This record gives sequence, structure tokens and C-alpha cells, in this order.
Amino acid sequence: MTVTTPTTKRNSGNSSLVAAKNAAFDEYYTLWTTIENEVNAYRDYDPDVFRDKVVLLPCDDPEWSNFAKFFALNFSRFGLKKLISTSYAPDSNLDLVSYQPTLFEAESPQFDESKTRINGKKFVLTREDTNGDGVINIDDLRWEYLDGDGDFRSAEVSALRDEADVILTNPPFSLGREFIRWVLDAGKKFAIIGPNSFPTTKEIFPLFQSNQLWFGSTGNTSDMVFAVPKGTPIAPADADKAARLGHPADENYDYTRMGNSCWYTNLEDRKAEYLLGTGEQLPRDRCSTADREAQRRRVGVIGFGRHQQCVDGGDGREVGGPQRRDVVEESGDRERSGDTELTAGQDRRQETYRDRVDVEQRQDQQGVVGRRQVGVQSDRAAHVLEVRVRQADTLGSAGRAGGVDQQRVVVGSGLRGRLPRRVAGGVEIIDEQLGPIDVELISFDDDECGVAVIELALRLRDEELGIDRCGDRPEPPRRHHGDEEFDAVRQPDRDDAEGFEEFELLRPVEGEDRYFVIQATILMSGPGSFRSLT
DNA sequence: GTCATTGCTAGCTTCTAATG
DNA sequence: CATTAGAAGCTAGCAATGAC
Repeated sequence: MTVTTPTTKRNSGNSSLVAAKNAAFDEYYTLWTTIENEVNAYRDYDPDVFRDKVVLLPCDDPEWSNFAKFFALNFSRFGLKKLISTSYAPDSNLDLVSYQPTLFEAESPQFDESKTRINGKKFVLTREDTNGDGVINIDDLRWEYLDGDGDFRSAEVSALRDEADVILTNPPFSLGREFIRWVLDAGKKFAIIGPNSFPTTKEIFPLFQSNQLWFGSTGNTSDMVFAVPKGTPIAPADADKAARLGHPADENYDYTRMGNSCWYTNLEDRKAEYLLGTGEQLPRDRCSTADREAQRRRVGVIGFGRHQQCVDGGDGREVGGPQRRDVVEESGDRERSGDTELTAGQDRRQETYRDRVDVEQRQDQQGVVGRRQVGVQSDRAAHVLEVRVRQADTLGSAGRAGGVDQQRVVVGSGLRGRLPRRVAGGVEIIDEQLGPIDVELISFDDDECGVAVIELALRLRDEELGIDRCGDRPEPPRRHHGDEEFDAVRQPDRDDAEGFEEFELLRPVEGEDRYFVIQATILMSGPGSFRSLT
């Protein structure tokens, strides 16, 4: 990982970047919690996501990498078939200032003074209890030198890739796009950390469009903290902020933060299933990858999801936080019974449409279209899923999300007070100017209305409006402006941060040029009260 | 108790120009 | 012209404090 040498003063322009390249180092360590939170999101969706799988961690030496430590520790619990971790040769790492082999390596019989500098290493953990202590863990790792330097593009590491089912790492950002291509070329599942600018690049954006990858579940809406070797120059403000985020300098590491790092993955999480109870549309055995993939492709999910953290108790239990599978299943039951469990008398938290700023040719339409209780998750709290549909049409320059936010315009006021109307096969809301989907504030005092708007949202996704049924047409028609899709994704996350859970972006299909966002917000009610989740 | 002011900070957003 | 493993400043939201 390369990072700019921090300065205490704001540098102007790219000089800082250039200086960074010259003075860069490659010693940024992903925190255990960063990995754990993200992996928990995948396992929360599918507890067997790693079961009987070969997991490859390129460029992750278990002597320092939390990736390797994390998966080694959880090897049995996750049901891994095999864990492979490779490291990069010190002499090939031009950013590495100094290198000393660890005692672990130096005291091993296969230690080689020359190879330790010019060869990468391969660490393998299998279901074989090599030391006979009755458990499979990091102590059972076997290692050897690679023939080459451990570059992921080498033939030998590519062979390991081909053997693997899932690949996770924090690759050099400068190689991140190449790394993603390297993974996707082999058709593998992956999760990596990269800069939030990836979706704006011409290589990655098409991959988002075609649902070959999406943002991970965690770390996308906050600064990501990394450990660095003691003495690494860090801007005091960054160190302070890392400390505020729970990572003050300790005896082993200093810590810094990066505001532009996030997860990218093609692993499933709750997005598609959770929104609108997608799971209930699928058969009970929907956990098959094929089904999920088909479902995802149908709905065109991309973008952020914010998961509540399931804290790993460290003993195989997951404590705290709702069990989301139960949420969906229970919600399905309720839905099938025709009971939307609208929280009558409770907080109807009306959406306030703020920031009415007239800006020509910009519009961002949204309305609350549904809310329903989706199940009791913890001892005392019930969760309520609020669903909104909005039209996202962020015309204008890309990369100006703030501008988009500020220039939000509320439209569709002509629909105020107009309820969805049941029609054959769905729900109908007609607006002369905006077409058949725009919804303004909907009260759920009328349960039928609540049902109707849910149906509306489903129709939006599943039927003729705003759906890109992938596969038929890999390139949906797009407008000339580049990043509106990304803007649209980011927007809802800011709109209602409290309890914000998921969203789906529905891309235009042939003959349709509007984008729609279905956004879900989780609210929680305790006994006798109703509050949002923060 | 209520309102105004101040201070802090999480979560972003904006700025920048060398480079290929 | 697109891109850049960046850097750090901005601001809404919140809490603390003070005035009344």
C-alpha cells in the first residue's frame, strides 16, 4: 500500500502526490475490525459463504497481515477447505525501507538468507492438524518460498488464484484495477479494499454497470483507519482522528485514517434480499449462488449498504445486532399473511423534503412509499423497514455530490394526497408530467395504501419500469453525463443517515431514461417507544 | 426549563496539477 | 484529456454551557 507522506500543511495540487510517490512506503495494515465487519456482512447473509472453499489472500503475510490471521483463526468456524496466503518479496517492494525476517521465518528449517529477500512466500493452512494440538489454527500453517517474488500477476500466484474460490486482500491501490481484472478474468469471488474513485474510472465503472462488482457493506461511509509502523510520518490531524475512531497509537503501531477507502466485492450480502423483502420472493433454497446471482442481476443492485455490526464474541457466537436472516423470513411471513404491520400510532416519521433549491435541469424526486414492521429482532426491539422510492436524475457534472445534494429539487407535488390505485396486476399512480411512478408523501394510516406502495416498489423493480434485465443488454442506455449513477447511489445514504440500510439503483431500460432508487431505512421500536437506530 | 451560543467531530466533499 | 492508494477543510448534527 502506498500512501502520501503526510504533511502538516495542506499541500497544493498534485505536488503532494508526487512527493508521496517519491517518499512512499508500503506498510499500511488493514485493521482486524475492518476485515471482521465486512466478512461478517457476507456471513450474515450466507453463513456458508466460505464453507468448503479455498480462500486466497494475495500479498498477505500472516506474520503481519490481519487478513491471514483472521481467516486462520476462523478457519474451522467458517468451514474453510484451504487457506492460502502469499507475501511479496522485500526486494521487489521498492517502497519498503528496511526488512528483517521475523524469528518465525529465520528459525524455520527452510529459511534461506537469499530467498528471504528476493522470493515471495506461500503459507497454506488445510484441515490437517499438523502440530497435533487438536485445533486447526495459525500454528498449523505451513510455508515455503515461492519461485518468484509473489507478484499476483505471476504464473504461480495466478495458479493459486485459479485454485481459489474467494480472494480477499488490500492490494496496492495503484494496481487495484488490474487486480480486479485479474480476479474477474478467472471468475472468482473477491473482496478488496480500494479507493472510492474506482467507480469513476473507465475500467471499473462498466463493471458496476454490469453488476460484476459493487461496494462492500462496511467502511464506505466513514474514514477507514489503518495501522502503520511506529514512526511513520502522519499528519497529527489524521492521527487524532484515528484515535477518536478508537485507534490511538499503541506500542506496536501508529494509526492514520483515509477518507477515500472502501470495500469492493462481488460477494453477496443483504442488499438484494433485504430490500423490500426480496428474499421472500425467492424459494426457501434461495441460498444457492445461482439463484442469488440471478436475483441480483434482475434487480441491478449496486452501491452502499450499511450493516449493523454483528459483534463476534470470539467463541463462535455472534452476539449483538439483529439476525438479519430472521428479519427477512419473518417479514416474508407477515407479508404473505397480508399483514404489513404498519406501526399505527407510532412515529410516522414524515419525510421532510428539505433544501428546496431551484436549479434548472436538476431533479431528485423522492417520496416515502412504504413502511412495515419486519420482525422482532432482539429481546426488546422491533425493527421497521421504511421503504422509499425516488427518481434520481442528477444531471450535471460528476463528482460534485455536494452540489447534487444541495440542488435537490422536490417535484411531484401534484401527487400530494393522491393515493396509489390498485389496478390489475399492480398499482397505478399516474402523473401527467412525471409518468406512472412518482410518489409523494404517503400516509400509512390506510393499510391498503401501505400494501399498495410496496407493490408499487416491487413493480418498479420487477416489471416494466426502470429495470435493466441484465444479460439481454449489457450496456443500458445512458445519458451523456457520466457519473449520475454514482451520485444517485451516494445520495440516499446522506439523505437519511439514521438507520439507513440499503438501497437499490434501478437503471434505465430501453425507452426509459430515468433512474430510480429504492431505499430502505431501518427504524427500531422499543417497548412503548419508537426510535430510529442510532 | 427554554433558548442561544459555542465547541467538537463524523462523515464526507472539494481542491489540485503532474503525468501519461 | 483522464487519472491520481491524497490531503485536509467543511458542515450538519450534537452536546455542553451560559443567559435569562
